[in-house]
Amino acid sequence: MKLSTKGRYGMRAMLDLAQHYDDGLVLVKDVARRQEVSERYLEHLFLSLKTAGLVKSVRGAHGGFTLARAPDKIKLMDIINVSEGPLALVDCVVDASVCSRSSLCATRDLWRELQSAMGAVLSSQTLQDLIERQQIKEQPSASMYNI
Amino acid sequence: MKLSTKGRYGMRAMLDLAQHYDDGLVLVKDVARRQEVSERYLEHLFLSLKTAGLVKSVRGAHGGFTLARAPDKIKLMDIINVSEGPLALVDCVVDASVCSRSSLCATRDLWRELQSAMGAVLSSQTLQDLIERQQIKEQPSASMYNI
DNA sequence: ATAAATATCACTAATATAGTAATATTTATG
DNA sequence: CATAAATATTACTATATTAGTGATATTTAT
Repeated sequence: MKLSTKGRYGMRAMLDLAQHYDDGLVLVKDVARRQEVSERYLEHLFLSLKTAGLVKSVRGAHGGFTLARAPDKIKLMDIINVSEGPLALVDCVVDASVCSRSSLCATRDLWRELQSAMGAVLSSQTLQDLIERQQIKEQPSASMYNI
Repeated sequence: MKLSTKGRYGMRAMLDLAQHYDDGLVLVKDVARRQEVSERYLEHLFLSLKTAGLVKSVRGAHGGFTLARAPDKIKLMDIINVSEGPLALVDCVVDASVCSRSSLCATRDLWRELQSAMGAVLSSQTLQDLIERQQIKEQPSASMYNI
Protein backbone atom coordinates (compact mmCIF):
# COMPACT_ATOMS: atom_id res chain seq x y z
CA MET A 1 0.00 0.00 0.00
CA LYS A 2 2.54 2.52 -1.18
CA LEU A 3 1.98 5.94 -2.58
CA SER A 4 2.66 6.10 -6.30
CA THR A 5 5.08 8.56 -7.86
CA LYS A 6 2.07 10.61 -8.91
CA GLY A 7 1.12 11.23 -5.31
CA ARG A 8 4.67 11.81 -4.15
CA TYR A 9 5.78 14.00 -7.04
CA GLY A 10 2.42 15.76 -7.06
CA MET A 11 2.79 16.88 -3.46
CA ARG A 12 6.40 17.93 -3.93
CA ALA A 13 5.55 19.83 -7.10
CA MET A 14 2.76 21.70 -5.36
CA LEU A 15 5.04 22.55 -2.47
CA ASP A 16 7.59 23.81 -4.97
CA LEU A 17 4.98 26.04 -6.63
CA ALA A 18 3.90 27.25 -3.22
CA GLN A 19 7.47 28.17 -2.29
CA HIS A 20 7.66 30.24 -5.47
CA TYR A 21 4.14 31.61 -5.29
CA ASP A 22 5.35 35.19 -5.03
CA ASP A 23 7.65 34.83 -8.04
CA GLY A 24 4.84 34.55 -10.57
CA LEU A 25 4.96 31.89 -13.28
CA VAL A 26 7.19 28.89 -12.74
CA LEU A 27 8.52 26.61 -15.48
CA VAL A 28 7.89 22.86 -15.37
CA LYS A 29 11.54 22.55 -16.28
CA ASP A 30 12.65 24.36 -13.14
CA VAL A 31 10.37 22.37 -10.85
CA ALA A 32 11.64 19.16 -12.44
CA ARG A 33 15.23 20.21 -11.88
CA ARG A 34 14.72 21.26 -8.26
CA GLN A 35 12.68 18.17 -7.40
CA GLU A 36 14.90 15.84 -9.43
CA VAL A 37 12.06 14.21 -11.36
CA SER A 38 11.33 13.66 -15.05
CA GLU A 39 10.24 16.86 -16.81
CA ARG A 40 7.94 15.05 -19.24
CA TYR A 41 6.26 13.14 -16.47
CA LEU A 42 5.81 16.28 -14.42
CA GLU A 43 4.10 17.99 -17.37
CA HIS A 44 1.37 15.37 -17.22
CA LEU A 45 1.00 15.83 -13.50
CA PHE A 46 0.68 19.58 -13.85
CA LEU A 47 -2.02 19.19 -16.47
CA SER A 48 -4.02 17.01 -14.09
CA LEU A 49 -3.58 19.59 -11.37
CA LYS A 50 -4.71 22.26 -13.79
CA THR A 51 -7.81 20.34 -14.85
CA ALA A 52 -8.64 19.97 -11.17
CA GLY A 53 -8.31 23.72 -10.69
CA LEU A 54 -5.37 23.62 -8.29
CA VAL A 55 -2.91 25.39 -10.61
CA LYS A 56 -3.27 27.69 -13.58
CA SER A 57 -1.05 28.00 -16.59
CA VAL A 58 0.00 30.44 -19.27
CA ARG A 59 1.01 28.93 -22.60
CA GLY A 60 3.67 30.06 -24.98
CA ALA A 61 6.87 32.00 -24.44
CA HIS A 62 7.25 33.37 -20.92
CA GLY A 63 4.49 31.02 -19.85
CA GLY A 64 4.47 28.63 -16.94
CA PHE A 65 2.45 27.45 -13.98
CA THR A 66 1.41 28.93 -10.68
CA LEU A 67 -0.97 28.01 -7.90
CA ALA A 68 -4.62 28.76 -8.64
CA ARG A 69 -4.94 30.38 -5.21
CA ALA A 70 -2.83 31.20 -2.16
CA PRO A 71 -1.04 28.33 -0.39
CA ASP A 72 -3.21 28.66 2.70
CA LYS A 73 -6.30 28.12 0.55
CA ILE A 74 -5.17 24.75 -0.83
CA LYS A 75 -5.73 21.73 1.38
CA LEU A 76 -3.29 18.86 1.18
CA MET A 77 -6.37 16.69 0.78
CA ASP A 78 -7.14 18.40 -2.52
CA ILE A 79 -3.67 17.64 -3.79
CA ILE A 80 -3.81 13.97 -2.83
CA ASN A 81 -7.25 13.56 -4.33
CA VAL A 82 -5.98 14.80 -7.66
CA SER A 83 -2.48 13.40 -7.84
CA GLU A 84 -2.84 10.08 -6.05
CA GLY A 85 -6.59 9.61 -6.34
CA PRO A 86 -9.32 9.15 -3.73
CA LEU A 87 -8.11 7.92 -0.34
CA ALA A 88 -10.61 5.03 -0.40
CA LEU A 89 -8.62 1.91 0.50
CA VAL A 90 -11.29 -0.37 -0.98
CA ASP A 91 -13.80 0.20 -3.75
CA CYS A 92 -16.76 -0.86 -1.63
CA VAL A 93 -16.58 2.25 0.56
CA VAL A 94 -17.21 4.35 -2.52
CA ASP A 95 -19.80 2.08 -4.12
CA ALA A 96 -21.27 -0.54 -1.82
CA SER A 97 -22.75 -2.43 -4.76
CA VAL A 98 -19.37 -3.71 -5.91
CA CYS A 99 -19.54 -6.32 -3.15
CA SER A 100 -22.60 -8.18 -1.97
CA ARG A 101 -21.17 -8.33 1.54
CA SER A 102 -20.89 -4.56 2.00
CA SER A 103 -23.92 -4.06 4.21
CA LEU A 104 -22.81 -6.60 6.78
CA CYS A 105 -19.03 -6.31 6.51
CA ALA A 106 -17.13 -5.24 9.62
CA THR A 107 -13.82 -5.00 7.78
CA ARG A 108 -15.36 -2.47 5.41
CA ASP A 109 -16.01 -0.22 8.41
CA LEU A 110 -12.42 -0.67 9.46
CA TRP A 111 -11.09 0.39 6.06
CA ARG A 112 -13.35 3.42 6.19
CA GLU A 113 -11.97 4.25 9.59
CA LEU A 114 -8.43 4.20 8.25
CA GLN A 115 -9.50 6.43 5.40
CA SER A 116 -11.02 8.89 7.88
CA ALA A 117 -7.86 8.90 9.95
CA MET A 118 -5.80 9.91 6.92
CA GLY A 119 -8.47 12.33 5.77
CA ALA A 120 -8.41 14.12 9.10
CA VAL A 121 -4.69 14.77 8.74
CA LEU A 122 -4.88 15.91 5.14
CA SER A 123 -7.97 18.06 5.53
CA SER A 124 -6.55 19.94 8.49
CA GLN A 125 -3.43 21.09 6.68
CA THR A 126 -2.77 23.39 3.75
CA LEU A 127 0.18 24.04 1.51
CA GLN A 128 1.01 26.95 3.80
CA ASP A 129 1.51 24.49 6.67
CA LEU A 130 3.78 22.42 4.45
CA ILE A 131 5.82 25.49 3.52
CA GLU A 132 6.30 26.26 7.21
CA ARG A 133 7.36 22.71 7.98
CA GLN A 134 9.89 22.92 5.22
CA GLN A 135 11.26 26.22 6.54
CA ILE A 136 11.70 24.74 10.00
CA LYS A 137 13.63 21.81 8.59
CA GLU A 138 15.86 24.03 6.48
CA GLN A 139 16.55 26.73 9.03
CA PRO A 140 16.56 25.16 12.46
CA SER A 141 16.18 27.89 15.03
CA ALA A 142 18.53 28.14 18.01
CA SER A 143 15.72 26.96 20.27
CA MET A 144 15.83 23.62 18.50
CA TYR A 145 19.04 22.87 20.33
CA ASN A 146 17.55 23.59 23.74
CA ILE A 147 14.90 20.88 23.82
CA MET B 1 -3.47 3.59 -2.92
CA LYS B 2 -5.77 0.62 -2.59
CA LEU B 3 -5.45 -2.34 -0.28
CA SER B 4 -4.53 -5.51 -2.14
CA THR B 5 -6.56 -8.71 -1.92
CA LYS B 6 -3.94 -10.00 0.48
CA GLY B 7 -4.76 -7.32 2.99
CA ARG B 8 -8.50 -7.55 2.49
CA TYR B 9 -8.74 -11.33 2.44
CA GLY B 10 -6.20 -11.61 5.22
CA MET B 11 -8.27 -9.48 7.58
CA ARG B 12 -11.47 -11.27 6.69
CA ALA B 13 -9.85 -14.68 7.08
CA MET B 14 -8.55 -13.75 10.51
CA LEU B 15 -11.97 -12.47 11.54
CA ASP B 16 -13.45 -15.75 10.33
CA LEU B 17 -10.97 -17.74 12.41
CA ALA B 18 -11.72 -15.52 15.38
CA GLN B 19 -15.45 -16.12 15.02
CA HIS B 20 -14.77 -19.86 15.13
CA TYR B 21 -12.06 -19.68 17.76
CA ASP B 22 -14.05 -21.82 20.20
CA ASP B 23 -14.72 -24.50 17.59
CA GLY B 24 -11.13 -25.70 17.40
CA LEU B 25 -9.50 -26.31 14.03
CA VAL B 26 -11.00 -24.68 10.98
CA LEU B 27 -10.50 -25.84 7.39
CA VAL B 28 -9.14 -23.46 4.75
CA LYS B 29 -11.89 -24.84 2.56
CA ASP B 30 -14.59 -23.65 4.95
CA VAL B 31 -13.10 -20.18 5.37
CA ALA B 32 -12.81 -19.89 1.60
CA ARG B 33 -16.45 -20.86 1.16
CA ARG B 34 -17.73 -18.49 3.83
CA GLN B 35 -15.62 -15.59 2.65
CA GLU B 36 -16.17 -16.36 -1.03
CA VAL B 37 -12.51 -16.30 -1.98
CA SER B 38 -10.21 -18.73 -3.79
CA GLU B 39 -9.23 -21.67 -1.61
CA ARG B 40 -5.82 -22.03 -3.21
CA TYR B 41 -5.07 -18.38 -2.74
CA LEU B 42 -6.22 -18.47 0.86
CA GLU B 43 -3.88 -21.38 1.60
CA HIS B 44 -0.94 -19.13 0.75
CA LEU B 45 -2.28 -16.38 2.94
CA PHE B 46 -2.69 -18.74 5.88
CA LEU B 47 0.85 -19.96 5.50
CA SER B 48 2.12 -16.39 5.71
CA LEU B 49 0.01 -15.82 8.78
CA LYS B 50 1.41 -19.01 10.26
CA THR B 51 5.00 -18.04 9.56
CA ALA B 52 4.29 -14.75 11.30
CA GLY B 53 2.95 -16.59 14.32
CA LEU B 54 -0.62 -15.32 14.12
CA VAL B 55 -2.20 -18.70 13.42
CA LYS B 56 -1.19 -22.27 14.05
CA SER B 57 -1.93 -25.35 12.00
CA VAL B 58 -2.31 -29.10 12.27
CA ARG B 59 -1.46 -31.07 9.14
CA GLY B 60 -3.09 -34.18 7.84
CA ALA B 61 -6.58 -35.59 8.26
CA HIS B 62 -8.65 -33.67 10.80
CA GLY B 63 -6.14 -30.88 10.57
CA GLY B 64 -6.79 -27.21 10.00
CA PHE B 65 -5.99 -23.78 11.28
CA THR B 66 -6.78 -21.79 14.38
CA LEU B 67 -5.64 -18.51 15.90
CA ALA B 68 -2.31 -18.72 17.68
CA ARG B 69 -3.83 -16.88 20.66
CA ALA B 70 -7.15 -15.42 21.79
CA PRO B 71 -8.81 -12.79 19.57
CA ASP B 72 -8.26 -10.06 22.14
CA LYS B 73 -4.53 -10.74 22.03
CA ILE B 74 -4.19 -10.15 18.30
CA LYS B 75 -3.95 -6.53 17.17
CA LEU B 76 -5.35 -5.60 13.80
CA MET B 77 -1.99 -3.98 13.21
CA ASP B 78 -0.31 -7.38 13.38
CA ILE B 79 -2.65 -8.72 10.73
CA ILE B 80 -2.10 -5.83 8.35
CA ASN B 81 1.63 -6.00 8.80
CA VAL B 82 1.65 -9.62 7.72
CA SER B 83 -1.03 -9.75 5.07
CA GLU B 84 -0.70 -6.34 3.42
CA GLY B 85 2.82 -5.44 4.49
CA PRO B 86 4.21 -2.52 6.49
CA LEU B 87 2.03 0.60 6.54
CA ALA B 88 4.90 2.79 5.32
CA LEU B 89 3.49 4.82 2.45
CA VAL B 90 6.95 5.58 1.12
CA ASP B 91 10.20 3.66 1.36
CA CYS B 92 12.16 6.61 2.72
CA VAL B 93 10.35 6.52 6.07
CA VAL B 94 11.75 3.02 6.62
CA ASP B 95 15.19 3.67 5.19
CA ALA B 96 16.12 7.33 4.80
CA SER B 97 19.08 6.43 2.61
CA VAL B 98 16.90 5.48 -0.35
CA CYS B 99 16.49 9.19 -1.08
CA SER B 100 19.10 11.90 -0.72
CA ARG B 101 16.38 14.41 0.14
CA SER B 102 15.10 12.54 3.19
CA SER B 103 16.70 14.67 5.87
CA LEU B 104 15.23 17.92 4.57
CA CYS B 105 11.97 16.68 3.09
CA ALA B 106 8.74 18.08 4.53
CA THR B 107 6.54 15.73 2.51
CA ARG B 108 8.32 12.77 4.06
CA ASP B 109 7.12 13.97 7.47
CA LEU B 110 3.62 14.24 6.07
CA TRP B 111 3.65 10.64 4.80
CA ARG B 112 4.89 9.53 8.18
CA GLU B 113 2.04 11.40 9.83
CA LEU B 114 -0.48 9.57 7.66
CA GLN B 115 1.17 6.30 8.57
CA SER B 116 0.90 7.17 12.26
CA ALA B 117 -2.77 8.06 11.89
CA MET B 118 -3.53 4.63 10.45
CA GLY B 119 -1.24 2.94 12.93
CA ALA B 120 -3.10 4.50 15.83
CA VAL B 121 -6.37 3.00 14.61
CA LEU B 122 -4.94 -0.43 13.93
CA SER B 123 -2.88 -0.65 17.10
CA SER B 124 -5.80 0.27 19.32
CA GLN B 125 -8.04 -2.53 18.09
CA THR B 126 -7.91 -6.29 18.29
CA LEU B 127 -9.72 -9.12 16.56
CA GLN B 128 -12.07 -9.16 19.53
CA ASP B 129 -13.15 -5.62 18.68
CA LEU B 130 -13.74 -6.67 15.11
CA ILE B 131 -15.86 -9.64 16.24
CA GLU B 132 -18.00 -7.30 18.30
CA ARG B 133 -18.44 -4.88 15.43
CA GLN B 134 -19.55 -7.75 13.27
CA GLN B 135 -22.05 -8.92 15.87
CA ILE B 136 -23.56 -5.46 16.11
CA LYS B 137 -24.01 -5.32 12.35
CA GLU B 138 -25.59 -8.75 12.18
CA GLN B 139 -27.86 -8.48 15.21
CA PRO B 140 -28.93 -4.87 15.59
CA SER B 141 -30.28 -4.48 19.10
CA ALA B 142 -33.63 -2.81 19.78
CA SER B 143 -31.81 0.21 21.15
CA MET B 144 -30.44 0.83 17.68
CA TYR B 145 -33.87 1.95 16.61
CA ASN B 146 -34.11 4.53 19.40
CA ILE B 147 -31.25 6.78 18.41
C1' DA C 1 9.12 34.24 -38.43
C1' DT C 2 10.99 32.13 -34.55
C1' DA C 3 11.68 30.30 -30.17
C1' DA C 4 9.72 29.14 -25.83
C1' DA C 5 6.48 27.16 -23.49
C1' DT C 6 2.18 24.34 -22.38
C1' DA C 7 -1.30 20.71 -24.43
C1' DT C 8 -2.61 16.35 -26.36
C1' DC C 9 -2.36 11.70 -27.82
C1' DA C 10 -0.18 7.44 -28.30
C1' DC C 11 2.98 4.03 -27.03
C1' DT C 12 6.13 0.90 -24.03
C1' DA C 13 9.11 -1.48 -20.56
C1' DA C 14 9.09 -3.00 -16.03
C1' DT C 15 6.83 -4.37 -11.97
C1' DA C 16 3.20 -5.94 -8.98
C1' DT C 17 -1.08 -8.35 -8.39
C1' DA C 18 -3.93 -12.19 -8.21
C1' DG C 19 -4.15 -15.90 -8.88
C1' DT C 20 -3.44 -21.39 -10.79
C1' DA C 21 -0.89 -25.88 -11.12
C1' DA C 22 1.57 -29.63 -9.61
C1' DT C 23 3.49 -32.12 -6.17
C1' DA C 24 5.12 -33.28 -1.45
C1' DT C 25 4.32 -34.17 3.25
C1' DT C 26 1.78 -35.26 7.37
C1' DT C 27 -1.75 -37.70 10.05
C1' DA C 28 -6.23 -39.97 11.46
C1' DT C 29 -8.63 -43.98 10.53
C1' DG C 30 -10.34 -48.55 8.82
C1' DC D 1 -0.52 -50.84 6.17
C1' DA D 2 -3.33 -48.43 2.73
C1' DT D 3 -6.00 -44.57 2.02
C1' DA D 4 -8.04 -40.24 2.32
C1' DA D 5 -7.84 -35.73 4.20
C1' DA D 6 -5.51 -32.00 5.05
C1' DT D 7 -1.56 -28.54 5.14
C1' DA D 8 3.24 -27.31 2.84
C1' DT D 9 6.18 -26.09 -0.95
C1' DT D 10 7.63 -24.65 -5.35
C1' DA D 11 6.87 -22.95 -9.73
C1' DC D 12 4.37 -20.82 -13.19
C1' DT D 13 1.12 -17.36 -15.68
C1' DA D 14 -2.25 -13.87 -17.20
C1' DT D 15 -3.64 -9.33 -16.28
C1' DA D 16 -3.33 -4.74 -14.60
C1' DT D 17 -0.81 -0.91 -12.95
C1' DT D 18 3.03 2.07 -12.78
C1' DA D 19 6.23 5.05 -14.51
C1' DG D 20 7.54 6.65 -17.68
C1' DT D 21 8.94 8.12 -23.19
C1' DG D 22 7.92 9.91 -27.95
C1' DA D 23 5.87 12.66 -31.29
C1' DT D 24 3.31 16.37 -32.48
C1' DA D 25 0.15 20.35 -31.87
C1' DT D 26 -0.89 24.78 -30.15
C1' DT D 27 -0.13 29.19 -28.08
C1' DT D 28 2.37 33.50 -27.28
C1' DA D 29 6.34 36.99 -26.54
C1' DT D 30 9.81 38.97 -29.13
